[in-house]
Amino acid sequence: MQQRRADNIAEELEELIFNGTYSDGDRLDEVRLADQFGVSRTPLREAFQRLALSGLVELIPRRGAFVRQPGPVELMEMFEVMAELEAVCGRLAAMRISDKALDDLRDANAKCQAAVDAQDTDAYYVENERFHRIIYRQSGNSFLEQEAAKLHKRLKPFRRQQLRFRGRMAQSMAEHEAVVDALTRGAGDAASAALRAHVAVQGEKFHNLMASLKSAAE
Amino acid sequence: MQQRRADNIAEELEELIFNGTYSDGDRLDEVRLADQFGVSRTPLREAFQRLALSGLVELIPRRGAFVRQPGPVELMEMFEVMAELEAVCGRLAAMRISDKALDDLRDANAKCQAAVDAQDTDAYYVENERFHRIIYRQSGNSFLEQEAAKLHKRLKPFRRQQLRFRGRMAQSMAEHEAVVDALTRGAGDAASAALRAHVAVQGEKFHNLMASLKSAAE
DNA sequence: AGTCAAGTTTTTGTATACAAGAATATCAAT
DNA sequence: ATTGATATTCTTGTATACAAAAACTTGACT
Repeated sequence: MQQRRADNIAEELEELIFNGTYSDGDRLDEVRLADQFGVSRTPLREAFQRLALSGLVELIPRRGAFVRQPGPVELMEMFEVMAELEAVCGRLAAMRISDKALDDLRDANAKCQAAVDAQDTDAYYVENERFHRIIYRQSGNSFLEQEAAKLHKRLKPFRRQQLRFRGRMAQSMAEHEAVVDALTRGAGDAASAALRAHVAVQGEKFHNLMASLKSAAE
Repeated sequence: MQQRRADNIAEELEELIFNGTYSDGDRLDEVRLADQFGVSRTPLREAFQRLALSGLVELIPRRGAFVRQPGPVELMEMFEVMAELEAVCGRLAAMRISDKALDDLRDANAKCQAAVDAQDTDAYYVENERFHRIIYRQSGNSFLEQEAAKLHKRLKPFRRQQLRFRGRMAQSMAEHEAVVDALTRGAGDAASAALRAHVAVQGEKFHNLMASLKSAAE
């Protein structure tokens, strides 16, 4: 414990921003937060620097640190990139995936199915995350794996919203099956297409996303 | 001037790491660097935090900041991701590119050709960069554009090395033409494939990259 | 010589102090 | 009342001070 407070503070702040405690444009008051965390301004400022590079916070010289939540356009862009990254992971994984990993994917999927049956979105979310991380890993490119995981994490709060819409879990489930099929056959293009379609925000999903954005703003 | 030293320090340090002043594993001495930059440790430590997230520096608690240069494996991985990102940019740009941007691409290419004729690697490098940035931009996805530019920048020193190999400039040139052709026709898949092949490190290029890595270590 | 332990020196991490810029309040003049 | 100038307060950015951990030194002991 307490081995590196500045690090933890960055994570805690990230969490606070993710879970909606701060909204777009809010200024992060150094002294108030320092008080709140029970530390001085120094470690807080170090944390700000980290958050700035990942885009969660904008540092305006001599003005302060401001929360930067993605708007609808930026969010669509991020989902588009996520879809493409997953597509690449899938294509590479189709060539490189291990039998063990295929089993793990099937296992994750089985647990997803159980969550669908139980209407348990939280459980679904956990297994869904495992499913995707396995694919990132099996791309055989750890840099790609990290980048994909980073963006995945950033989109987490918005993806979670999505799952709450009726029927989304079951549909998502079916898409997972298609991905596993393609990967089992070693069909790179099919796996790629299935993952892109799975992640991309289009049609119905677009309206759902916009709707959840509005409700979050209230 | 002097509006925000911590920021500038991060950039200067980045430059020092890129241009090979520091090699993998070197410790960045806070007091020595503070002296060197004529500032105190505080802004330096803030800069370290930034560099840490972009992967240039590893912060080990209670030990210090260590330079993290990518090894051969990580480098290959990064080039693989770069190739895929460019491929995505190309596919999207084929649908979204403006006539003006197409003209700009042809202009950049003409200047590249002039640089090839003059055997001017520096000039080639500048125009090559412009060429690629136009494509990032024309993906119509500014988040993607930023991510691509970020990785592009990170790989800069290694790409630059590559251009010095005999015939590489001319070959690169020819590949650019193929990209412009595909984009002009609005052929997404062709543009995507051409860009992937252009950026990917394979065959000859692999050996060249490894060779330049060795010479850099000497 | 080699190893280990205690003491010393460095170095990191955090708090505090201080200087300078930005925001805000005060107040006179139109 | 509104505007503009000046003074005051807040806030940021940086330096310095200090505590605690790590690295290094020294010297006793096997």
